[in-house]
Amino acid sequence: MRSPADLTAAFRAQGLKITPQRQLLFRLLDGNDQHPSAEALFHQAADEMPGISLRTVYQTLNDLADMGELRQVSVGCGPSRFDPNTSDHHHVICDRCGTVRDVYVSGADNLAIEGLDGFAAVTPSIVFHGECTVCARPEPNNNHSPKEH
Amino acid sequence: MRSPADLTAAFRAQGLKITPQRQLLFRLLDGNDQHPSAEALFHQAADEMPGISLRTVYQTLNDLADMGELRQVSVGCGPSRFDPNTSDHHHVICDRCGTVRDVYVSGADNLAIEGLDGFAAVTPSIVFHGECTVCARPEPNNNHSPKEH
DNA sequence: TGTTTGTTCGCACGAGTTGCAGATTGGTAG
DNA sequence: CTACCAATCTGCAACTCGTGCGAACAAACA
Ligand SMILES: [Mn+2]
Ligand SMILES: [Mn+2]
Ligand SMILES: [Zn+2]
Ligand SMILES: [Zn+2]
Repeated sequence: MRSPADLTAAFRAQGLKITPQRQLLFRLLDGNDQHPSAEALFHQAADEMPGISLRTVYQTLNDLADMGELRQVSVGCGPSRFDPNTSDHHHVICDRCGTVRDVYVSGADNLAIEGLDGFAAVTPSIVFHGECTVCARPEPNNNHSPKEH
Repeated sequence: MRSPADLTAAFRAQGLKITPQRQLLFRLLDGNDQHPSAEALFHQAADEMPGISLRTVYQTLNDLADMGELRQVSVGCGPSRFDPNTSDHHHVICDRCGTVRDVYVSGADNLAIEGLDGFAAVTPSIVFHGECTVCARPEPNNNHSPKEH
């Protein structure tokens, strides 16, 4: 995703308006590596702008995704995550707490892939499922509540 | 997934009952490489057993998945698909019509993966997104209706 | 045939997301 | 600065996919 300033210019260039809601979301997403859900972002936004609507957050996220500024990451269960990092990368998710982190995979060229015949414009999306350090602790006071599930 | 006969034995061994509904679903899933959704399977089942409930289909699919006889495949959008093929494999999906096919990936050992540090018991799940031959046709009478979306 | 569970089914509910429409406001022209 | 219009925001209904619940039902077994 580009900087809030660049996004502002890009939105204006398309005849789209710059609203306080959009500016706030641009700022909250700028450099955000948390892979927040729409709901999570909504809560953050509501802290600074109490009247903002969840609907507006969804709307803006969809707009940004349509413009290619944001990637929507489906993690298998629970809500979609949104990712301002549009570089070629993949993800690990902790199936207990829902934490998502970036994973960079290289050397995929010398991979033998069988079964893609007949499909065009294929792009892979890899999600590693596992447990993060916090959640993987055997038994002790693991009062780490699942933030999402 | 094991054969309907073997599943029948396995269910009995666990004190579970063998109902006509379960037998029908065992049969419809046996060797099925279509990656059907619960709904799709329900329609097939309803052809042979008009009174069967969608709830029962979900229930049975979950039971089989819990027993490790079935894999539940999340394809990013739309309903989960169910897969009696429990071998180590991945999937391509046509983003237009929803067709899912098996993909076998080998040589993943000499892959450089960065970012998994701190995560345990990680297993990758790869979904290739693209367009199947039927849907990729440029313009002509592509009256191929999206079966799912 | 009767008893005991596990199962089925219909329906209500829940999560996540989108459609809709009236109220609101940014951008701009006068 | 004011007026206007189109884009936007917001709240709510609706929608999709899936699950919880409880009454009716039926396998398994004595
Ligand atoms: Mn990412
Ligand atoms: Mn498969
Ligand atoms: Zn965790
Ligand atoms: Zn297709």
